[in-house]
Amino acid sequence: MAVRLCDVASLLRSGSWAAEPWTGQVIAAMETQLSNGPACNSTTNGPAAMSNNCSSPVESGSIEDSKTNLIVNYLPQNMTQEELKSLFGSIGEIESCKLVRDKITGQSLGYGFVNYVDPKDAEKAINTLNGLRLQTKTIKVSYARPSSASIRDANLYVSGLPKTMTQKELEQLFSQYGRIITSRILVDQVTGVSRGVGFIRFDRRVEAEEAIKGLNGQKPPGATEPITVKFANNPSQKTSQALLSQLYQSPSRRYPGPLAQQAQRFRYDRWWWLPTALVSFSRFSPVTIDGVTSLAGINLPGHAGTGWCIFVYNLAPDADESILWQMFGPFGAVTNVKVIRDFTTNKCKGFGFVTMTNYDEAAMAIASLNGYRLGDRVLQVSFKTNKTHKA
DNA sequence: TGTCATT
Repeated sequence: MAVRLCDVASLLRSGSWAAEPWTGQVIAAMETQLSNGPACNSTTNGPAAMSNNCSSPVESGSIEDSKTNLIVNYLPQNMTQEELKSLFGSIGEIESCKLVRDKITGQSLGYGFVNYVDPKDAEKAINTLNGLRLQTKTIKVSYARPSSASIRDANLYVSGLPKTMTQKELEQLFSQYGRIITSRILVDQVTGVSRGVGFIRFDRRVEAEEAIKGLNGQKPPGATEPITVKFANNPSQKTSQALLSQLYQSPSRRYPGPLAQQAQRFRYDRWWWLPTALVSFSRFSPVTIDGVTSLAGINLPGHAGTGWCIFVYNLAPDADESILWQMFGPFGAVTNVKVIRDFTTNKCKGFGFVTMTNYDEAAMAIASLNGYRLGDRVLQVSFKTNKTHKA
């Protein structure tokens, strides 16, 4: 069984964290988080959108590609495997789940795999969780390619790029040598100007080798200086080296290993992977909206056989299902979400429904999300009643 | 020289 998300929620509501210094930053982040809706469609946002990416097993050319196995990239450093499983388990039943760690240090390498039982859930996970912001990261969710030696060591480091070159132009330059999985141009943290340095990850190592042969020392179209193209360092090697060095030089200050890290965990170590908006909100959670007190438990809970149906009111006209997944998923198993739309305009009529499997998780979601400010609207969240159903 | 992309 996955970590119960209500544990997270209860931590949030315990009040023990409210005075922590990160609270203000989280509040600032919250406005953009959920008011923008899901950060995750295939057409917008997130690293996935920038590349001719591996989102389709069909495109990769093998009919044997798994339609259930996902790779999740850009996970926050301190996210555990159980938390990964818990987050993705809110979409559907998981066959297996693995967070990849450095063999020596035990540190997360920032990515993992989630294998669903049902391919539909894998697809749903991509549609709803790709681009989700967790702490300072924007996670990327895509189909995992079949593991093989040919896809390893296919990442290139590129320097000497014209400062005006965009990521798209970089990809155009390299795409003649193969399928690009990811690309990035590093920018100055302050000015946002390109540092003339970037990365290109190809699908296969042979493609990367060909790109080095073809582009290293060459001038891109319109450029005055040649670029350098070589294989990138493996960041996990660096981590291990730094650790070993530290171990050798100062045993008393060495970095904690996996067991020590576990011991260091304490009561609110799981808040962070909730969407930041949810974290910030609970300390402000109002229970009065438009003069009407609305507390979880006042309404008779609507149990509908398949789960507990929750009524969500005051959604924006452009609200969609993914916002409901993002808000409720962290609290536990969500089996269904629905935004009610006007038949002719297709705009949200201001409300929707969420079905959750477990009562305690549903109750926690309601207690936490009722009164949540989404953009310029304050949501009302309660168990669905018969009266509501009539509307 | 990365938001650590193949268990």
